[in-house]
Amino acid sequence: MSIRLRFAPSPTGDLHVGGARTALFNWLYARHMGGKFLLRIEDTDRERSTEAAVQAIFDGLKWLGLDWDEEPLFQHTRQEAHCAAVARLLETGHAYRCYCTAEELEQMRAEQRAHGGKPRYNGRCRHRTDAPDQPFVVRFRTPSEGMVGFDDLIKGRVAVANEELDDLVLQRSDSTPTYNLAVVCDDAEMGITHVIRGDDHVNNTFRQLHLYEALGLKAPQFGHMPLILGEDGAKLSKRHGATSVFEYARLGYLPAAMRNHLARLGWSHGDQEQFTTEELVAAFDIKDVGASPSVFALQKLDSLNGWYLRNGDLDEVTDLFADFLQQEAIPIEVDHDSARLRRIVESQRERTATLKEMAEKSDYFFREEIDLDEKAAHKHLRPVVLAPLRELRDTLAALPAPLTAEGVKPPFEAILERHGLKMGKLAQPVRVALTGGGISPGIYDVIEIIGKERCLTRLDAAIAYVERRAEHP
RNA sequence: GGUCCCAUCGUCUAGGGGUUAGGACGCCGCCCUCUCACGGCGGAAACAGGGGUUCAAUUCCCCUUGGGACUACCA
Repeated sequence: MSIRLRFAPSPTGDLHVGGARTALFNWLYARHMGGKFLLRIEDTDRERSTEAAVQAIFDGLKWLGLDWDEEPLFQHTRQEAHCAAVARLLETGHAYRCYCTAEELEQMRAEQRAHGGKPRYNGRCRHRTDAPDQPFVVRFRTPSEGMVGFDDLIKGRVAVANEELDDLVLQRSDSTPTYNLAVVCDDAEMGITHVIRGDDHVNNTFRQLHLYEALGLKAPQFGHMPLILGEDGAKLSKRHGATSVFEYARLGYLPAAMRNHLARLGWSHGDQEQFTTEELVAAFDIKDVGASPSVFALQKLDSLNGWYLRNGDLDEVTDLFADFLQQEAIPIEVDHDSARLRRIVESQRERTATLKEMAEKSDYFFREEIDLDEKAAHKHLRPVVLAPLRELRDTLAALPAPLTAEGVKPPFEAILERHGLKMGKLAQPVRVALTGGGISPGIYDVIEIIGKERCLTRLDAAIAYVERRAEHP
């Protein structure tokens, strides 16, 4: 029988990095084993769940390249089944009605805390036989003795004494089901065989194991992944900066890089650092997932992203860059010349880590006008380069458009030779003239990409600048 | 506080009773070079501490310490 895994987020916000990794590991394991990867939207809390968040989760998964099988199950549509399960537990004595009010519970916990004990429900309504006409919740009658345990796919044997667990609420006073009950019913209904989720769920697993037992259902296998930590060592959260996968998309990270980085958090395969999706699927095994938490390091993501930028298919990266420019509404001239964009990407991807950086550093390719960086201009646009600059200007003017890197190289070198200049002596001034600053791709590429007309305009401006300097030193 | 989990360079990690403890990111140096990068070469950098077990522990066990998670009528 093929295995069935699921990702079950609650739709209360964007897909965050932690959830993305959980989804990725489930997806990888399912694909590796030739099983199914399902989606379930845990929206039993109707107050906090939103339609937009559901869409955001779908979009986030798609962005990461994680596809799912079958129709996503919306948990709120299963309420009837959940209630039936509660009724069954009530009948079999595995559950009971609790009439304690929120105030009473709060007081109960306050007292326990005051006595140094752990705040938990004390089972006050466990044995009551009356049925007052008051609101009630249904609680699970947790075994008071013995242990619950399981062999975790990642951690190994994990167990706890039953007395540490209190009687959890299965059904709220408005008769809606709570998380643990719904999860058990739905995982069973969906035929889930392996539950891979975050470490923060181990406590729930103990409770859920009891529910499986009481309901007479077969429990799946569990694997709890260590959490992702922020750079300060605490569980990754909003206060660590970007946590939503969309934020990373907006920062110019590629899905492939994010996928790779997330996969390498807690999982490894020998010394291999970069993986194609196919390699990831082939190599991934839940047995190789480590048990210790890991820090989400942006620097590593950056280097990985740079790698994918450089080594990805040029056309694909160009498309990604075009989408990025459009989404971020980078003020570029409306330019549908994809060949030119392709050249920009080709020359910039060797020197940038993100699409965002690529966009920022390509400013002078997109703008009509450029500003000369004061310091760079002062350093490189000096009277000594006036002659070669003028010569280059006239040489380019005489060349047929469009200018190409290859075509520009010989005359450029000829000018160098005539003036007895080293490459750097002219390249830097030209670079400043054309880009405004001292940093850019190779100068021939820059000339080609900027194009003849603009090169002439910018060269003229630079020449004028030098002339002014020569007149007023 | 209680319960559960975790512990190899700063970070992600490989390894595993006997190794010069390996790789990657970052950092430093050199090379390449028209700038910045890329690339290449080299370097600094780790088995938390204490007890056992053993001929031999970084590796197995225990304790300590440190870190994290959970402790809702949220999921």
